[in-house]
Amino acid sequence: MGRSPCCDKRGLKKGPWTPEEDEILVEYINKNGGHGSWRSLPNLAGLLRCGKSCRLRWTNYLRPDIKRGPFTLEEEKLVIQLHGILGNRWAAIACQLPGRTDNEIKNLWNTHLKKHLICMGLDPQTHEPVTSCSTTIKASASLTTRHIAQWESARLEAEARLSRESSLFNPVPVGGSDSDYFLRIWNSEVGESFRKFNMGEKTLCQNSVSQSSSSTKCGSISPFMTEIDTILAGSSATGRNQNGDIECKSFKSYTDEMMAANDSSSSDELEDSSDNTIKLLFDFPINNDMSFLEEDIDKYAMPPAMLTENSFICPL
DNA sequence: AATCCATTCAACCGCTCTAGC
DNA sequence: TGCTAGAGCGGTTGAATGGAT
Repeated sequence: MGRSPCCDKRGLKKGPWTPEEDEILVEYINKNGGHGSWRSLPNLAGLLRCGKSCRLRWTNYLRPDIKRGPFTLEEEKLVIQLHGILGNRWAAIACQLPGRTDNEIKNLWNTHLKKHLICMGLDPQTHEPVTSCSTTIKASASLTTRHIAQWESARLEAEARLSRESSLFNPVPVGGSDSDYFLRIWNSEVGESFRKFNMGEKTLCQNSVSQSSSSTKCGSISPFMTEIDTILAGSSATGRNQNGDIECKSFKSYTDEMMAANDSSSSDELEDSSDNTIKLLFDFPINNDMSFLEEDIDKYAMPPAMLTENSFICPL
């Protein structure tokens, strides 16, 4: 038996929205102080569209806080950095770019940024340099996990360090800029908590992994990195409020949930690979010895210097 | 001027997650 | 505990557009 359709599509209109339909939708939401139930909205508003289509039109186009126009260089850099950490989790990335939608960012990535990374000799999925040994790495799942864990930890620290150093030479104007995004995160309670994890609060994370590993749908990164994603994004789950605005749970509420989960979950729920990954990551010399990164950072990080004022420099 | 091809982006589809019962 | 409906998310599609030939 097939899955039932999300709504009765008979007689419903598809395709591009007309200005009249836009007007009806906006007027309805404004008049009612929110969209309410998307499923019932089309009938109540008098639209021959399914609720899903209305939601998409509102969240991606009609919301008053949508920022139109081309992405700035700073926004593009931020998207690349966040993608390196979050992967294809467009909604989480959109959380960090006010006024930009997940759909817009996804399109930007697929049409522009992915090509730039490929052009620069980087794998757009892993952000790692494409090398001849990549086949060998693929052959070993555990090794891949190990590399990703090392890579992401190192890069996070490096981003923060580079941002900090750059801010010393280039004092940020009042209000800051997007370029010191990682510095702000690193110095915030989010970053502090991340550092705490590495200093020994392992139990919390280890248990949280067993939860997230079953819920993540990304599949391209280790369960632990899903937790890092969550920390960096400041959310354990994203959603939208009545106005369609993206909302993230605070990091505190997230850690509270993890603490609660800590009481109820058992350690044997951890898969071997996850366990090894966590162990590896906590053994990783993040706080003390990052010299390997300073020596050879170009091998690992997407060089910020390659992003010039007006364009990306393609070394090929 | 006509045709072809590549690119962009709005919109749809189908899957997953979650809250409520 | 299991089921269902609703909402959200990411992947994909296809119409529109612009540039090249």
